[in-house]
Amino acid sequence: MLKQRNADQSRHELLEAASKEIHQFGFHAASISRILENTSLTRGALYHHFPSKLELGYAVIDELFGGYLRQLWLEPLLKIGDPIEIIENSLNDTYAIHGQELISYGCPLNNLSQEMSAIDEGFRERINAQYEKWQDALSLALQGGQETGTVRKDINAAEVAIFIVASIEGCIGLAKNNKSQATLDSCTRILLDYLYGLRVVPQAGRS
Amino acid sequence: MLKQRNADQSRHELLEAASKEIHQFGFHAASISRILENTSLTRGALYHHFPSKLELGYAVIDELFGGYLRQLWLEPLLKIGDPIEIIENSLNDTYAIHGQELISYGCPLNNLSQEMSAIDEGFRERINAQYEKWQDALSLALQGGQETGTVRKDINAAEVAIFIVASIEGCIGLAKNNKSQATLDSCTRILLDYLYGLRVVPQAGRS
DNA sequence: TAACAAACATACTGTTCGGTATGTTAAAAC
DNA sequence: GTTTTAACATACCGAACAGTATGTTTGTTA
Repeated sequence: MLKQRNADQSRHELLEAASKEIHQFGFHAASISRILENTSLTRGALYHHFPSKLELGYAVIDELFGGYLRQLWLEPLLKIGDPIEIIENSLNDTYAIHGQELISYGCPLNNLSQEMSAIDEGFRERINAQYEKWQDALSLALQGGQETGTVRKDINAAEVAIFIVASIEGCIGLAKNNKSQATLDSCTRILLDYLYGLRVVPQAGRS
Repeated sequence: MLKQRNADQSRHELLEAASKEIHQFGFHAASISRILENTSLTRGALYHHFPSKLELGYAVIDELFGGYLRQLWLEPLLKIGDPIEIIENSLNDTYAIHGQELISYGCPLNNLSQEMSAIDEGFRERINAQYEKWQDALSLALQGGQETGTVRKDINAAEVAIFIVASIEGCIGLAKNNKSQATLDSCTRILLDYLYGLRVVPQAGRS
């Protein structure tokens, strides 16, 4: 009676604990024993649900990190509206929800990317898949803005999308390394200035 | 006769091997044994020159990574001239000299930052010191450009400097994760567009 | 309700790793 | 030229770690 079993819930509990551990310590420094300490489960359960630490890490990327991305960026970017405004809102939402974690531990995706993508092809492919979803969503939204007339038509949406992702990750990375909200704010302010510059300039003297 | 001793050279040989190992595998995955295999020296030598793996990593940042930064960015930025042009040249030089390594293994500073700065204060401080040198040099150069009239005066040089560093690191990070020269080129192209936008706009109709 | 399989728990193993203890050799100091 | 010390070399150690073998319990199915 004390212990009822639920495989899905157990799996999710393991994933959540692994996600936090990996986000805080990175993949190599993440300890299976410590993950289990933050869980009501044991070693047997973990290796019942995941064949290895590597596969556990893969699942964290696909299911959890991918979920954050979808909720905070992909879905908003699918809505109709000014893409620049949507991006600004997603940035604000991201910082509002995860700001403190981002400054303390960085972006989970970027952390793993820099640590793992050069030494494990599985990590690289999965992280890259998330980045490409992000870039594609941004690119499509910007193209939409170009068609509806809110975004300048002389920019390459796909390349700008890459740059936006790069800048966001760069800003968060610097802020983490400086443990500084001010760094994040400054960097984001300039990024927003850049984004505003992507808008169509109002035609002076016409109307 | 076969083996003559030179402490400085031995130390440098260890640092170089450690630098490559850490750049490729990250700090945690870097193996002392493997470092020594790429050296004519042995375990005793390494622990004679460095008290621990941690201190070895610190020295790599301070002496080697810091040296790359000084040579490629700090010194050029001290010269007189259009700062935007200097930045563009430094970017080109960086890619020309280290392009393939950057795409394969990423930026050594950013790699370590994302992997280590959240879990080791010593790493964070040393990496941050390098970033601040970089940002300060950019900021000062931009301010110089503002005074000599090549850079817009309505921008905050310090904040733009942060953004530039963030964008560069972001571009390299994405390129590494995508194993793609094209990604690096696209991202850099947009960054350059942004930099060109920092120049004073020529006064139309006057002269 | 018996049989079976999924969902765990527990105890253990093999390996890798950073670090150390100790021995040895070359170079400098006197 | 003897002494001393810096500069290594070699062999080894304890700990931490991912992973496994095996046992046990719960739920399901026939």
